[in-house]
Amino acid sequence: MSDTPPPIPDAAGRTVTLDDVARIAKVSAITVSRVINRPHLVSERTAKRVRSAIARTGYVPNLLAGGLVSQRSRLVIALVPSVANPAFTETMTHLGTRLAAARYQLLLCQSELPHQEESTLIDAVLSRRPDALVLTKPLSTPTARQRLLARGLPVVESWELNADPIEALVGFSHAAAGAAMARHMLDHGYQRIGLLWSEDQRAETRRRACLETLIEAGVAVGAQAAVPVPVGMRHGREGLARLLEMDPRLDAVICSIDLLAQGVLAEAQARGLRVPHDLGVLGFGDFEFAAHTHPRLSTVRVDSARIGELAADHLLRRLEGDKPTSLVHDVGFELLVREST
Amino acid sequence: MSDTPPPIPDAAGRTVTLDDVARIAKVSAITVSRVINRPHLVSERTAKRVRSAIARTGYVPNLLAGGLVSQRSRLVIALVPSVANPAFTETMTHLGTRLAAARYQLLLCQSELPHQEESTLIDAVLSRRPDALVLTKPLSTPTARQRLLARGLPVVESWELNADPIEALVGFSHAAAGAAMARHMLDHGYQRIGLLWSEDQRAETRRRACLETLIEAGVAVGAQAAVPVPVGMRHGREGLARLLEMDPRLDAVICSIDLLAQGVLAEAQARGLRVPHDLGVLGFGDFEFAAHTHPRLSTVRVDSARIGELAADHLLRRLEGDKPTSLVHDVGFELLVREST
DNA sequence: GCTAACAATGACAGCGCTGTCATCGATGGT
DNA sequence: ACCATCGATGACAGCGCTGTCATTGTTAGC
Repeated sequence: MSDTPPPIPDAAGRTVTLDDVARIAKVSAITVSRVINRPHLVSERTAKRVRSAIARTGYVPNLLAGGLVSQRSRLVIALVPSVANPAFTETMTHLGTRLAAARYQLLLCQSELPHQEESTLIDAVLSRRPDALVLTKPLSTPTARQRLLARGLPVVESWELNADPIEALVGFSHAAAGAAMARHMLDHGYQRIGLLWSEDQRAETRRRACLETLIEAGVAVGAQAAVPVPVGMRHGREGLARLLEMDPRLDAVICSIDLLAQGVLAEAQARGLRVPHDLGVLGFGDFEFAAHTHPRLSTVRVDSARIGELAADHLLRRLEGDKPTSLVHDVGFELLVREST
Repeated sequence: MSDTPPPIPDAAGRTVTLDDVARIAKVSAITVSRVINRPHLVSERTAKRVRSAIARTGYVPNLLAGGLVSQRSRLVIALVPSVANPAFTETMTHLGTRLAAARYQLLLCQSELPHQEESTLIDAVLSRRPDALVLTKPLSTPTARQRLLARGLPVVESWELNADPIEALVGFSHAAAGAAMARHMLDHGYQRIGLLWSEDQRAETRRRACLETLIEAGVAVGAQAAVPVPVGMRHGREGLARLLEMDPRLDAVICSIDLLAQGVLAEAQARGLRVPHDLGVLGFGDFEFAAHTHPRLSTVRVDSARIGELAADHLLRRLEGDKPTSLVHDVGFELLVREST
């Protein structure tokens, strides 16, 4: 029956407000606000008094109230599929660091929780009134896109160069990457190539381009296998087993992601296949481990950090008041030839 | 006055407010609020009208305003060192899912950004007025602890059972884990054990317990090496090289974390050392890959998901109004014997 | 000495929402 | 028929802060 939840327990009475600080510092509330937000407008003498009052009371500003009136929450929300995915780590770190320097706070929202619909998620995110949004993959729901567009919220979509951006795009061409991967294998003279691929949109784009390039060159694609997301090393091992069953004479495997390639490496080793002599292996992503497997993994490197920095730069420009420019920034990629091909 | 056509949503660029919806649905603002937050208080007939008005206008509630007056933001913030760390993935997923079911939103805050001081971070987090906090490691700054205590905010510290919790603790004993790791190696008859350890507080706790147990048993600890955080597979490879330099006759290596163990596996392989015959390897964490390396990695498994669930349960109880009980929940750990020892 | 310009501070309103209490019929027990 | 109860709805105030404009010294310029 008690559907009115009791207010959050308030250990020592009321929480300290701006007015409390003002009273103690013997200034008006607005002056305290200025000390915090625009200190250059306040004399050093007054500011010192105010800061000491803040310290004494342990005052922590209420950004709900501040954001409500100023229409700026100083909050940027980034949607990541899950914290599991190491691909976005660098992006988020650099994004967060750069935003923090401009007094914006980056909070991450996991977008791939079970029972969570995309448009519901977006509404939940928007209800916090963030000043900007960073997406690590494009929105699939039209209504969700609509909402963002309608709100005119600064948005960066990243890790992809899709056709129809909401506003800004920082990423690279997955098709080009897929083709480059194929070309690399062709250059190395592989003849019967297997494709091990994870079932996600972007990987699929790379796969298609890769396959096309291979076929154009007249090289046999001996076998293909798809694995479900989220992918793990396990899928790599199982995947190679499946591929080899389909075509025991495979001389190379191209993987949609390093995690799979790592699994392939392990399975190859378990079967006594020597990489790259018996089997070439190519990954994608250049995760930390890729440079330290045995043999070291050839892969495609994407400048994850740079994506974060460019996203931050764009957002900060927008937040300074610049018009929504339709920036499309291709950070490219780099094929790292190591020991597995 | 009754025949004015419904206003076009948001024609003037103003964002839609509760009042706009109320006007269109011909009810009072508070009724719209109730439809959203306590629908059981509203008749189905009215609710339907209101929901259609919400849909027509694309209204998204402003939680800044709502939170300001109700003193509940329905926001839970979790501090994670960085999204890089896969250890917390499961915890966060389960935590987030459970909180979402109770209409709380989980946002993640990276706590290990450069130039970010702990107490500053805590203040930034608190300024959002979250309803609760989840920490993945204990606060080191006394002032930061103070702030939380003073505010009476529901807090769960996790992944550890430290002596002096702020409120609730969900984790396991790192000392016990370290000792168990040592005992496992002793049981397997290893004689000259190397320790490869990352420089973080918890790993250090495990190392000490591990070392003590080894020494008590009179087993030689041939060599020890520390690696900086954040650790990667690279440190595992380099680490084994260093250990072997110190003591070429090492017959086993205990690692503070699976990532290192994986690197050790690779380096061992590169040097033609057979695992576990020539060298036993033990990891910690049971990351996804651990079960799929070659050979499969023996390690210590922690129920990451359960930590998240227990944390959610505690918070939810607290948010329902329960008194701050000083819960300490030990989720334990499990030594997984696979092929590397 | 007088005005203009500026620096420093304050008063006030109101952001968008919900807690609280009030109101008004409908229902049911006696 | 009468009161108590309950379900459905609304009026109003105010959460804590900042945008805006007003006010008060203070200094520079002539």
